[in-house]
Amino acid sequence: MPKYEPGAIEPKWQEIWRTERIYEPDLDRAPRPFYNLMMFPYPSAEGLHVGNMYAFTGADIFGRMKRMQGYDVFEPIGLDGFGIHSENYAMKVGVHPMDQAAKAAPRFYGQLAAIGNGFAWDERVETYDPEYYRWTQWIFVQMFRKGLAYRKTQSVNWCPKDQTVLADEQVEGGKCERCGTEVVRKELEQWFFKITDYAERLLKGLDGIDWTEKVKIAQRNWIGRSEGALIDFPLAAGAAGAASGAASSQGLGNKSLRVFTTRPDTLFGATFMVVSPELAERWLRAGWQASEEVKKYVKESLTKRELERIDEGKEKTGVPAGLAAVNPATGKEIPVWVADYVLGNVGTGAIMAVPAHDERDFAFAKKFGLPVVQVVAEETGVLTGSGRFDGMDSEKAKREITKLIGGERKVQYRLRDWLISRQRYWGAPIPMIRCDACAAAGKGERADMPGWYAVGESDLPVILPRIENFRPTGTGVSPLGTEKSFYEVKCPACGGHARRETDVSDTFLDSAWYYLRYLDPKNDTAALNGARVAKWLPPENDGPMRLYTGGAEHSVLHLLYVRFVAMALHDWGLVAFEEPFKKFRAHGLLIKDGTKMSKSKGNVINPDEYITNFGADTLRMYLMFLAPFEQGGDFRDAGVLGVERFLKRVWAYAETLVPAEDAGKVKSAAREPAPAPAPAPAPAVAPALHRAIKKVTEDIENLHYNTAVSALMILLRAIEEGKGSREEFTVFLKLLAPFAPHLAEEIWRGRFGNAASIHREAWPAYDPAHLAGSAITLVFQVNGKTRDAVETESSIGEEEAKALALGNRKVQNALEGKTVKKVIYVDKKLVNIVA
RNA sequence: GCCCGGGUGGCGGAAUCGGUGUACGCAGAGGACUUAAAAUCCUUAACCCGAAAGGGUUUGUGGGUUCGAAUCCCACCCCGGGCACCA
Repeated sequence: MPKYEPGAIEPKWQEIWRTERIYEPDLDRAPRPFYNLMMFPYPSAEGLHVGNMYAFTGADIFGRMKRMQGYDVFEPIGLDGFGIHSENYAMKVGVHPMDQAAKAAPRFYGQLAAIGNGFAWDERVETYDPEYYRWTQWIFVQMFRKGLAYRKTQSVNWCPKDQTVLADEQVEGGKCERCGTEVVRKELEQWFFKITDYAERLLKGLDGIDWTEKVKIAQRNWIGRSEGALIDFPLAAGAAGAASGAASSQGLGNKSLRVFTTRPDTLFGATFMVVSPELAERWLRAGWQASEEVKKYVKESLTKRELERIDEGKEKTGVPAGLAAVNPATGKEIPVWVADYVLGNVGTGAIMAVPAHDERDFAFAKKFGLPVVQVVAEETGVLTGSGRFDGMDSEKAKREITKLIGGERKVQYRLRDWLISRQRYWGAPIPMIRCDACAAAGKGERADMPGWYAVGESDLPVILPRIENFRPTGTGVSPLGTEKSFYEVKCPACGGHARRETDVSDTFLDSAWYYLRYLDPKNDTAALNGARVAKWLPPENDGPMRLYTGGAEHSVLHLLYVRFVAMALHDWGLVAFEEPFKKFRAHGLLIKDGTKMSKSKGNVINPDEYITNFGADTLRMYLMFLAPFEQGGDFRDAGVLGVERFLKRVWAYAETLVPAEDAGKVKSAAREPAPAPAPAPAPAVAPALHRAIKKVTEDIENLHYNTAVSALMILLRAIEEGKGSREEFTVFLKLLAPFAPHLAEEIWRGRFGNAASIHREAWPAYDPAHLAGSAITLVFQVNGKTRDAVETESSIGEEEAKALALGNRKVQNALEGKTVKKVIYVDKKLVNIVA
C-alpha cells in the first residue's frame, strides 16, 4: 500500500487543477455566479504570514463547498503592492521598490499556490501595474470633476519617520500605525476626498447589509453622528479684563462666537466660552490683537506633538482670551478662554462651557477657579435654573431653547474628509496638473479651483517613473518633485509651463475598488462599467451571491473607503449597487502561546515550514480546527499532530477500498458510467453519515469550521467501526474535500480512478429520515439532578417513559424517603421527578 | 471613561429557542505490536472520597428566576479588542 505523501501529491494536483482550469469560471456566461472575495494581501515582508493562510483557507473552504453545490465560484487573488509598507520594506532591504515588487510577486504567489486554494489565477491583479493604476487615477479624475476632490491647507498628521502625511484613521493613539513614531502636526496643502458628504449614507447603509456586527459598530462610531445646534454668542466689551475695551477694537469686528452643542438645554448653565488654539490662530491671522500670553499659548499648542496634547488630557491648560461673550439665554457676559482641550477640527472649533453638566468643562473650570457648582450631572433630566424652562424635560428643552435664541439645529459627524495625498514615491501619481498662469487669470477646470486640471482620460495612466532617489525628502515634497522630466508639463488649457502634481495617492485608494478590476483584468475598457459587474455584483441581494472575508483590523479603513467609492460610482451612474459587499465576515486573530505573533517576540509561524513538514492539507485542516474561525485562536504545534493522524487514517481507510487491480489506473472520461443513484448505506453507518452531511454543510455555511472538522473525525470513526462501503466513504471524501483538497483529489482520482475532479462533484445531500437511529437516550433526573441515562426505543411514549424512570433503581435510591410531587417529561429526552 | 467580545478539565476548544456539562483533538496513564525505538492500534480519562459499588462537587464570583441554568435576569471581578477631551 502506497504511503500518504503530501509533499508529492500536493504540487501535482495544484498543477493539474491549474491546467484544467477548474477554478476559472466563465465570467461572461456563468449561470450561478458566486463571488467569493477575500482581502488581498500587501506584499510587505519576506512572505506570507500564517495569519494570511488562516484567512485565505477559511474563505476558500466556503468557496469550495459553494462550487460543489453548483455555484460558479469566482475566487480571485492579487497583491496590494503599492504603499508605504511595501516601500519601507524595499528600503530596509536596500532594493528599489519596483525591483522588490517584481521579486515579491512570485514569492507571494508561490506561497498562495502552495496552500492549495481554488484561486482564479488568470484574474489576478497587482495594484502597481500601470494597467491597474490607470483606473485608480481615473477614479481620482472623476472625484475631481464631480467636486469630491479638493485641496485644502490644514494642520495634518505628519509622520517624521515615514516623512509623509497620514489620514486620521492611520494615527493610533498619537502614533503612526505603520512605524509607531509619534505623529506631529504640520501645515500643508493636500488633496482630500469629500467622504463627509456621504456620512449619512455610509451610516444608513450599514442597516441593510449583513456584516460582522463588530465592524458595523466600529464604523458607526467612526462616523460619529451627533445631533445638536449651532448657537451664536455675541462678543461684547471685555468685562473679563480686556483693557482695550470692546471686541471690535481688538480687530475682530463685531463678530459673534458660534458654537456647536449637543446640549442646548444646558445653555443657561454656560458660564464661559472656550476657543481652540486653531481657531485662535485663525483670528490672530485675521488681525486679532490678543495679549502676548494668548499668542504664546496658541503657538505652543499648535507645535505640540499629538501625543503630548493627548497625554495632558487629564491636566487641562488654557489662558483667558481677554474677551467676553453674551450668553443669549441669560443676557449675561461670560469670559472667553483659549484652551487646547477644545479641538480645532471638531464642530466650530469653539464651545460654550457648562461646568454643571460637562466633566471636561468642570475640570477646566475647577482648575482656573471658574465653577459655581460642586458636582457634575451629565445625564439628561428636568431643567432647573433655566428661567421659564424650569421643569421642562431635557429633550423638549433642546428644541425650545434653540428656537428661542435663534439657534440652528444641526447634525454633525465625527468623520473627517479623506486625506489622499502622500509625499512618497511608491504609489499611484495623482493625475493632476497645476498651471500658475491659469491660476493667476482665475481659470481652471473647476471654478472653485483655479489653475488645476485633471489629466485627460486618454493620457492615463500617468506612469510612475523609475527614479533612483525614491527616498522620502522630508521636506513635505514628494520624491517625484525632484524629477524634472516627470513634473514639467504643458498646461492642457493654455499650453504654457505647468507642473504636474508630484504627490501619490493613499494606498487605500488602490484597494478601494479592486473587487471591480477582477471582473475585467485584461481589457482596456473600464472594469467599472461592464456587464460582468452587473452579473457578479447585482444590486439586489437574493441568495448567497457574494461573500467578502478579511480582517477586522480594516473595520474603519479599507471597509469604509471601499463603501464610499462604491457610492460615488453609483452616483455617477457607473454601477447599479451602492453597497459592494452585502455580506462580510471578519476572521479572528491567530495568536501564538497566548500573545500576538510578532517578529520582535520571535514567535511568528512560517507557514512554509508546516507545508513542508506536514503538507498543506494538514496545515489547512489544523488552522480550521484550532478555534472558531471568526474568533481566532491559539496556534499550537502539538495540535497539528492530531490532524496529521486523522488524514493518515483517511488515507489508510481509502486504501482498504482500492481493489488491487484498480489501483493507480485512471479510467477515461468517455467510459465513465453515469453517476450511480444514492447508495443505500449499511445500517450501521447511515445515521452517522447523514448527521455528518447535515452538520458539515451547516457548519461551513456558518463558518464554524472547527466543529465541521470534528464532525468529519466522528464520521471517519463511524465508517471505520461500521466497515463503511466505498460509496459511504465517498460521501465522507466529498465532505472532506474543501478542507483537504489535495488528499481528497488523490484518493478520488489517483486511487479510486475517477476521471474528473472531486471538486466538481455534487455536494452530498442528507435524508432527514436517516438522521436518527432507532435508539434514543432517555435521561432520568430527580429534582433536576441526573441520576441515570438509558438507551431505549425512539418510539417510546410519555407514560411508558415515566414508568421506566420511576422503576429505575438509581432513581428509586434518590427518591428514598421522599414523596413524588410531580413528574416532568420532555419528549424523547428526559424525565425529571420532583420530590 | 465609553462600546464590543470572552472567562468551561492539565491545554485548544464542544454544548446556548434552558433539558446527560466537558464533543473533537492535544498532552497524560495503562496495554498490544516490535530485539528495541519510532509509527500504528486498543483501553482509560473533569475533580474529590472510595478497593469497588456508590456518593459528593464543578462552567470567573455572589445573588435571583425555574421542576431543571454554562445558557435567562441583577450585581461584581478578571482577560482580550476597538474608540477616546467629538462639545
